[in-house]
Amino acid sequence: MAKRPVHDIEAKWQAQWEKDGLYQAADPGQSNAEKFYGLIEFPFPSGEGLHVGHPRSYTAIDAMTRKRRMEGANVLYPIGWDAFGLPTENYAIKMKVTPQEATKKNVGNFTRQLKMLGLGFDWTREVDTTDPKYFKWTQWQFIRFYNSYYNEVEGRARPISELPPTFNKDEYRMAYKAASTINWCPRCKIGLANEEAQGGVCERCGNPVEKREKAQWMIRITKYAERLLKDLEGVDYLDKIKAQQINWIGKSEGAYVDFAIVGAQHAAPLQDKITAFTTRPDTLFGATYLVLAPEHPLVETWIKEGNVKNATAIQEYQRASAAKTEIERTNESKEKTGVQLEGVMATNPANQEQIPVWISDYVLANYGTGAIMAVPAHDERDQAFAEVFKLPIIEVISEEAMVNSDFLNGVPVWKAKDEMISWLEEKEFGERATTYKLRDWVFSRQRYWGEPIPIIHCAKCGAVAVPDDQLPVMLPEVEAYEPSDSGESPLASIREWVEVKCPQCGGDAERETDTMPNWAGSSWYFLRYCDPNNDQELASHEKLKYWMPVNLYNGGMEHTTLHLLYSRFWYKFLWDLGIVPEECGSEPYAKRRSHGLILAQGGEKMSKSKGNVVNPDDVVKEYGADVFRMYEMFMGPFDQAVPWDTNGIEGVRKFLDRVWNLFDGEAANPFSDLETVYHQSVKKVSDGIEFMHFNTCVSQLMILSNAFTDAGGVPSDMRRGFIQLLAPFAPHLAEELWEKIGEKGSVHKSGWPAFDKDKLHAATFDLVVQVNGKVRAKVNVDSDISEEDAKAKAIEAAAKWLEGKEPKQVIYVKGKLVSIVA
RNA sequence: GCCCCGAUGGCGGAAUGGUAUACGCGGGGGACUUAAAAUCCCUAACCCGAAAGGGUGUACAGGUUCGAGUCCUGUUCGGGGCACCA
Repeated sequence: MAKRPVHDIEAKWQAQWEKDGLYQAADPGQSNAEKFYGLIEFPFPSGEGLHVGHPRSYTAIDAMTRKRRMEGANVLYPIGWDAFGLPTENYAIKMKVTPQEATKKNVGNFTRQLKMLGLGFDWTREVDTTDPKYFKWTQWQFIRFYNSYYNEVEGRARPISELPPTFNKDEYRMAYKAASTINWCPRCKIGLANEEAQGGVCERCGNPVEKREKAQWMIRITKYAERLLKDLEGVDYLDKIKAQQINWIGKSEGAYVDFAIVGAQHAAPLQDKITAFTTRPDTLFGATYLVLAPEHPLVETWIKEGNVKNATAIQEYQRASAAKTEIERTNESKEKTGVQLEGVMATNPANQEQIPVWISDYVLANYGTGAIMAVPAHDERDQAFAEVFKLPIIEVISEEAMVNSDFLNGVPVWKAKDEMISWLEEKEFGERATTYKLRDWVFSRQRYWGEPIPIIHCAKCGAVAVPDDQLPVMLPEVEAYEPSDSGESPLASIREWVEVKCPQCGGDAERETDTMPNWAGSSWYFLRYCDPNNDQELASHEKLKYWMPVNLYNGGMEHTTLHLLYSRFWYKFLWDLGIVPEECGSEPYAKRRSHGLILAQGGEKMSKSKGNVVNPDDVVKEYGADVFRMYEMFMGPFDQAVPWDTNGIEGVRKFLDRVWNLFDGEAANPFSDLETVYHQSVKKVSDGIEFMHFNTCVSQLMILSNAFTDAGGVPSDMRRGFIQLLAPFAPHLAEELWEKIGEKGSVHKSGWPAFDKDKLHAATFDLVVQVNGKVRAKVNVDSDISEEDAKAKAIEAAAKWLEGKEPKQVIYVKGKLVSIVA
């Protein structure tokens, strides 16, 4: 038998497919077929090249879209490059080339690698976030954020021009610049969003982050918190992905409670009050002190007014906590520290008790109101704090408990949460409140390799958006783009780029020098795929209406929190403004799945430092793309992490070799059992692709192939179907075999095989006989046996275990078993 | 601490509440070969038994059911996410 000419076949068909434009999606109007939009997270084209993890997702969605295409759907399966970002900048610095050159080189390499895998991408729709034709629209959209506000009444974003003139526009813009404490990575020399500094360390390099005050561009994603939460109900995401989104948004329901304040210099209560947020207003009777975040603005006020007696100690504590990094604050979390604001007392509205006020860094300034009522009897943290500083602990007791107790004189009663909120509102001591952990999105980066934020600062006019007809704002070509210690963007030092005329008044002005985060370009790329070459709009309504929403989106778990949240938000914003048409719906992705990691042999993570990285180039060189693809599908359940196994890929190679050989020999004569396996296989592979059980699809193809081998060949009426079943997984081999059996056209547009329901079961089967739950016998019977006959045969076969007794109960499961209770 | 997911042979894993371990890897045995590789065939959960057969078995303890890997309750271990969020 001839050896399978793997590489010749693959090269031949890849060229043919490209020539025929086989995988090009038809625009609306050109096709009457149903559309299917399959999406994979577009890769960041790193200098390392493709990782074996990338194709796991690409191959899976390729299999699914291939099946759809074979079924006649108009499939959109696009590819592009999320090419801005820090690693390219670092790579470029190392290689002494520009980021533009580095990107071009890396994209070239990725393109070669992806093409060698024979993935059915529509390459005519390729997008690149660093292409001015693309980022022009990213900038354009930023200007929409800048020129919009959130209309609370309508519950959606509207153009800022609709804001009543009595409002100060700058306070309502969806994109705004504000001084904020940012996470600063001293190694990367970059400001990070909270999301990128989780656990107090830089996401990129693992260095502890410091806090810095800096004016940053922010986007008001918090306005969408409720919608981002609620709309999860209408989409099909993996449960754990929904859970991550819900967690991150972090909704808490409770109340704001106001505490009146008395200070050292004032006998009468101060004007100021402290508002605390609590999810447990029912424990208000047990609040024995208040705690403010060290940064709470009232602390400053009271120091100035002389209302606190120990200003020096307070200021020292404030300085100490400001100097701590996030990680230090977290690590020391067990030991509570703080300082009392001596001279200041608050009134507990529930019982008019005077309670002390403290500052402590266990209270966060940027959540809730930056102040809490401490109930040490019912909160672990408050308890720890109270124990350190010997503060009173009062337990709040429920009415139910009161009934059975005899020492309750004077002990406060626990009201139900809702009852308590109503009481607070009635007495005007507070109000119902909802808070979210989600913060506004820090959108500024002090880096070169990102989209310049299209704003011009004019001394006279303030911040002015770059007019649409002057977009894109290009990155200047420079020699040095290394970040500086000053925290300024490298763009700031390029004076000829920075200095411009104000688009409004024509006076001297300066460009904004911050660039956008990576998340920007990836927040809307799926829209651009619908209409990638449009130079009038980011995408036409007609095309968006046709293609959106994405039917299936797949990517790694590492992007199911941030990227998913940002892009859902971004999409909703565009939808609010009508840039994305109403008909597309409020969510961009109808269905989201994620694949598991591919680990190194032995179960460790692949990493360069461990030297256990498998390079797709080597695998394809040795085995070819079909084996590589099929092995990745066979390794294990799609959503689980699985280790690479060199022996495992050999098994798949042998399998495809056997398939190849099957078509070298004679056609076999069909017989009943073979037909059964065939029809079962059609069903199992069809269902398996739908439910993303790709590993069992491959198993079933092996079972079918083994059956054909045993039969001595593939019966002629099963040849087409068998090749069609193979096509989504081994597209090159399938195409070659398709040609070999004399079929015209591509197998990938040839239809999808159907199974015959009547042929899913063999003529006879082994009827299982259980006695008292144990399998005692098997009787081969006709498939169409009647219930009565089956029971009779079963009882006969079970005679030995029944010992002449009459069965108490006989249960019949059609096609499976008879269960006898003796 | 909170949330999510998982635990099945030597290994990756399969199994709409109905024959546990399909398929693949690795192992053992054999064929072909001077030999090896490649390829092909056979074998294989564990215990008792020569065999027929019987018993045990899906992390652990219970429960529901004629019947549980699957459903319920509790526990242990592992993975992931969040975490001083009041």
